[in-house]
Formats: sequence, structure tokens, C-alpha cells
Amino acid sequence: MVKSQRVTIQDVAVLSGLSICTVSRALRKLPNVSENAQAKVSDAAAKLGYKPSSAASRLAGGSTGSIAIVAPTATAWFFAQAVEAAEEVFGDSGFDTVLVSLRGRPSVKQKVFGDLLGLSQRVDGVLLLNVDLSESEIALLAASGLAVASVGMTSVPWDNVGIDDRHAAWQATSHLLELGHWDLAVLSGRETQENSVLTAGDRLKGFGQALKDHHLTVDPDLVVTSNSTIDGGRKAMNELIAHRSLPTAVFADCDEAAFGALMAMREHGMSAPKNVSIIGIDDHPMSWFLGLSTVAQPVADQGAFAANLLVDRLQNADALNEPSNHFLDTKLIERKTTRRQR
Amino acid sequence: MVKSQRVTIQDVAVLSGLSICTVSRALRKLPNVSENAQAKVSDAAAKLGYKPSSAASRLAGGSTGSIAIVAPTATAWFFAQAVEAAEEVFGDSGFDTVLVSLRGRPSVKQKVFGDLLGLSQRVDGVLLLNVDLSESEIALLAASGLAVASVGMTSVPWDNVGIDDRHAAWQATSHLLELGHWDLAVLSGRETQENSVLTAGDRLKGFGQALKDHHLTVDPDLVVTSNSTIDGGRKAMNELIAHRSLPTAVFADCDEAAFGALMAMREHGMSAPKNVSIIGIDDHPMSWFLGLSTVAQPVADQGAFAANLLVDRLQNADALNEPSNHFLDTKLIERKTTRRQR
DNA sequence: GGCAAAATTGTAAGCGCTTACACTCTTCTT
DNA sequence: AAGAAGAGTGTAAGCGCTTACAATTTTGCC
Repeated sequence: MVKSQRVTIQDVAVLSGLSICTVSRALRKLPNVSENAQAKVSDAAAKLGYKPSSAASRLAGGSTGSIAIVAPTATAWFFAQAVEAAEEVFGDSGFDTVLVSLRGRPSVKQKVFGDLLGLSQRVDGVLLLNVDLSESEIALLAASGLAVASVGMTSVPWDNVGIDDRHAAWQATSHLLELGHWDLAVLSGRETQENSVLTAGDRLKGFGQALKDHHLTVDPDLVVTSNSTIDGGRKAMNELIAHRSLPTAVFADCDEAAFGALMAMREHGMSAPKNVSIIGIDDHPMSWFLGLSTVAQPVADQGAFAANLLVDRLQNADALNEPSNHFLDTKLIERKTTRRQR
Repeated sequence: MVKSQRVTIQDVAVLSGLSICTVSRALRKLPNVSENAQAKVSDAAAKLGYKPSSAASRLAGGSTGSIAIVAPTATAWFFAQAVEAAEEVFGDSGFDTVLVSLRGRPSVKQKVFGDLLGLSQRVDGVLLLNVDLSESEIALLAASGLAVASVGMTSVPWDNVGIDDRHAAWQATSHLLELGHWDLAVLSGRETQENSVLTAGDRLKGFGQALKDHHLTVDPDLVVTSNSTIDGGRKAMNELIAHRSLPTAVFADCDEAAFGALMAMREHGMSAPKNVSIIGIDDHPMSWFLGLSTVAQPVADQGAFAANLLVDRLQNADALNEPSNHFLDTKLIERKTTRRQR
């Protein structure tokens, strides 16, 4: 069954009584192969347990059968989720998944251009998750010949899927406003090169828009910038409590920051929604646990969707349709950290 | 700088004025290359920005330059952490990381033997994270010619690193006992084929050992089996509260189960440590947030350590030392969910 | 029925690298 | 000082696959 000696295309050719060339074409389901030949080849291949050598295939100009996923990190909930979903799609489509975690190093560029354009020899395509790329980097990638797709990126010349961050923030903020809150603070993620939280800006805009829709204006003193982490949220909330005025409600632009805020409150003997209402964005599994109101975004779906788009491009290289940009729906989930302001 | 035309070994050979063969050897730092030649080659390669083609290398019998990480899932905190740590080590050593997530499918075997032994053509080595393998599968893998290392597996014929699960459970349980608790329940992870919680059995033993050391015996009615998830822990705790007797302290064999237990208590108007003391194992980032007492295990370290072991094997194929088994230290972290029983 | 066009299949030349093996030079031996 | 042993280098034969292009068979049509 499991042969120690490699089964090559040659063996299949001999068994099926056809030439290597025909076998190669049949295996890849190229046109100009008779049904007869096709059948013979499939049979022979199955009987022999033939598996093409990706190395040979690649070397000869074919595909590598693998796709790279590039993410800022693999540990954060969002990315772990998206990576796994994408990996599943790739696996099911017969691709190996090569994981590249940037880990917030300064060598992002080097990774992308040293390895990634170096990667172009090893993978057929790249799935970018929230990677912060410069104009020129985008251009280079687009010209690399690699199939590219992304999650959570905007104005890129390839398929992208994400959520409407402005809208999500608007939803969260509007919820607060509709509960009668008008004194709002926002915990806004920093837009850094390193951590590539590309979404923070849009979310802040959505917050502003919601206020505007209710004829309110943003109080700059209640916009506190923080890292999109538990600790970042905690520090930001402490800042708010200690050095600024306490609003009646807080919009954290991601759930992890909201957790931190919750924690900071607890440290000051306060709790939500008793003293302050709090809402986040994400619907992290812990949010349910903590009763955090939030705007849910489909994470695995985004990864899977983008992965499918990429696989489609790879498999139907002929259909050269325009790059598409998809927005998945977000949904307000009201739990226990927000309540009506009396 | 970035050439569109591939730089091959041939180019390096020409520039350095040596033959392809010598270049190949110099590049791989094989013996029988003069320092002079070595220097010329390095220079030329650097000047040209030469990167070997892994496909060609592989095809010609060399290495693929990539390593597979096989894990039951990539999303769980433990695995995400370990995967990232290992990926970093591999990346730094010049290897690509191929991620294979089993996702608890019934096709584990197929993955491992269809793909993985299929993978043997695509990777140089495999890092197994807590994968539940049968005897014969282990044997096959060991005979595959692939370099193998693992995290959290026992009695395998390759390098392994993990924690002493019995001891960790013993530490957690002893903590409870020393606080004066003698009426203990345990939330024990199920040992399933699918989820491959290989550690549950050992942890249960450690629990029993601690009791024994204090001249107590395990009450079967207070051993409740659950999935190692938040929801699993919640259900288990509910079971305890609703249908069995309530102990004064609970040892959950992982932090996530402890979270669920905490939640179940809250649903019944109880809290830790007021009504029941609770301790877990892991030191999940949320544990700090929730004040959960626990036994910390170094997760990233385990991944990195095992990854290094694997890379060493690959790079020093000559040093054929025995497979080693390493246990990393675990540490009791006392927080707020455990207190002295009066 | 005969010939061009279309469909199918085969031939052979690589892809970029590794590696046995052959070949030069250097060093040691004795 | 001559031959053996070794160090350093080059030659050439693949690894298993893809792909022009050539060869062959089939089909369609006047």
C-alpha cells in the first residue's frame, strides 16, 4: 500500500499505457484529453496511489500547491480564528498553508519583500490579514504574479473582505445614544505601523458620525487613544477615571479594550453598567462570559470568504474579473454592560 | 535590486568564477571548499540577492526548507501560542512553516497519513502539538524519514517537551488542601480521540495523588467529566450544583473549564471564593483578569523549545543522539478565587 | 472519397538544484 | 625525490514534472 519507492508520473504512464505528457494533462484536467484516456489515467493513478511531487511540479513551472497566510500575529483571537478558517478552506481545496506571522517586528517589510517575494517561489498565492502595507509595497505585491486576497484592508488592487468599520462603530455608538447617553467617551485603537490596526481610524469616524446624527459633537477630551489590548483598554480607562471627566458611557473600539476598561472600573470600585455603560466591537468569546454588550463581527467567515476568493482566482485563472471588495454584516448584541441612562 | 528574472545558482557560479557544483557546496557550507572559494561565493550570492529555489533543491534530493506544525486546532489559546512561538523559531532558522490544523475531524488519520506522509515530500520535519496518535501511526511517522518533535505527548520515539501534568494537578490540588479544604471536586477533561486532550488522565492522577498524600480518598461523585472548554466547565459545574453535593473547593483541569465553573456559579448567585474556591491549570491571559488562581505552564516556551529541538535535528543530522523528553516547570499562582477554608 | 481542420497523443527539452565520480593540485610519506 | 593520499574543483547525470512543438488520429464537408 504505502510504497517506500516514490510513485512517479512515469509509473502512471506505463500502467495506463499512455505517455507522460498525456498523463500530466489528464491529471490536471486540461482540455484535449479523451474521456477514455482520462479514465485510464485516473484508474492507474488511484491504483498506484500516485501523488504528484509539488517540488517537481513547481520547478517545471506549475503551481506549488501552497498558499501563504500573512498576519500581524497568530495569537490574537481575531487572527487565530481567521487563520484557522482560511486554513480549512485551503486544505479542502488541496493547498498547503504556509503561515507567516509578522509579530509586530520592525522587519515587516523585510518579511514581505525578502521572504514574501522570496515566497513567490514557494507559494501560489498570499492571503493578507490586516497587514499594513505602503503604496509601493502594494504595487510590488500586485505585480509579483502572486494571487492575492486580503481581510480587513482597503483600497487594495485585489479581492478584499472585511466589515464596514465605520458602520460597526456607528452601531455601537448609536446604541449608547439611543439608551439616552449623551456624554460619551471613546477608547480608540492607535493606528501604528507596527500593530497595523488599520481599522481604528474608521471606527473613530463612525463614532463621530453617530454623535453628529444626534446633533452632538465629539469632546476631544473624551477621545482616549490606547492599544487594542486588554492592558491598553485598562490604561485608557484609568486615564479617563483619574485625569479626565467620567462620561456616562464608553465605546471601546474592540472588545479586548472593553475588557480592560471593565477591569479598570473594578479596580476603582465601579462596575458596568452601574457607573458607566460600556460597549465594544468584536464579540470575543469572553464577551459573552462577561456580559459585554458589543457589535459582533463574523471573524471566521471573513477568513473563509477571502480564502475562497483566493482559491477561485487560482483555480479559474481565466476568469479575470475585477477585484471585489466585500463587506460582511455586523450585528449589535445587547448584553449587560449597557443600560438606559436615566 | 529586485530582479524579475530569477537569480539562479548558475548566475552565482558565473559571477564568482567557480563551477555550479562548488557554489552549491559553498552555499550549504559543506566541507572541501576553500575559504577563498567560500568567500567569493558568499559575495556573489549577496551581490545578486540569490535565494535558492526550494523546489529545485527538494527535487534534487535536498531539503525543502519547510516544517509542518500539526495541531488539533489553531484557535485555542494554548495552540495559537505554541504555534506562533514555533513559527518564530522556524522562521529565524530559515524554514517556512506549514500549518496543518486537524480541527477535531474524524479524518485525523487521513490527514496524517494521506497528507502528512504526503507532506513528507513537502517538508523536512513535523512538529506535533498534542496530537493523539495510535501506536501504528507513531511507528509509521517515525519510519517516514521525517524529523519529528512534539509538545505534550508521551512515550514517543522522538524529542518531546511538555509539562509534568500529574505534578501540575498535584500542585493545584495541594494548594487547595493546604488552605484547609478537604471536600474537593474535580472538573476533568474528557480523553477523546477527537479532541486529543491527552493530558486529562495524568491530571486526574495528580489530583488523586495529592488527596492520597493528605490521607484522603477521591469521591467518585465529585469527579465530573467535561470538555476542556468554557462551556464544558459551565455544564460540569452546573451538574455539580444541581445534582451532586457542593464541595468547598473545585480543581478544574484547565483554566477554560474554570471560567465556565465561575460562570455557572454566578448564574446560581454564588461566587468564588465566597462559596467555593476554584483553581485551574494554564494561566490563560483571562485568568489574571478574572483573578483565577491557577498553575501556570509556559506555553510559548514549550512550542519554542520543541521547535528548536527539531531544527537542531535537521541541522545536525550527524548528531544522532537519543530522543529526549523535557519537562518544563509549572508554577502555582495564587489569586483571588481560592482562600482558606475556615 | 479525399483533404483540411480539429482533436488527441507523443517527443524532448528544460526548470534549478544535488551528487556520484572524475580530475587537478597540494601535501605528506619513505 | 617519486608515489600515495588528500584537498579542492569540475563534469554530467538526473530528480519528477510541464510544455512547446511535432506526429498522429479523428472529424467534418464539399
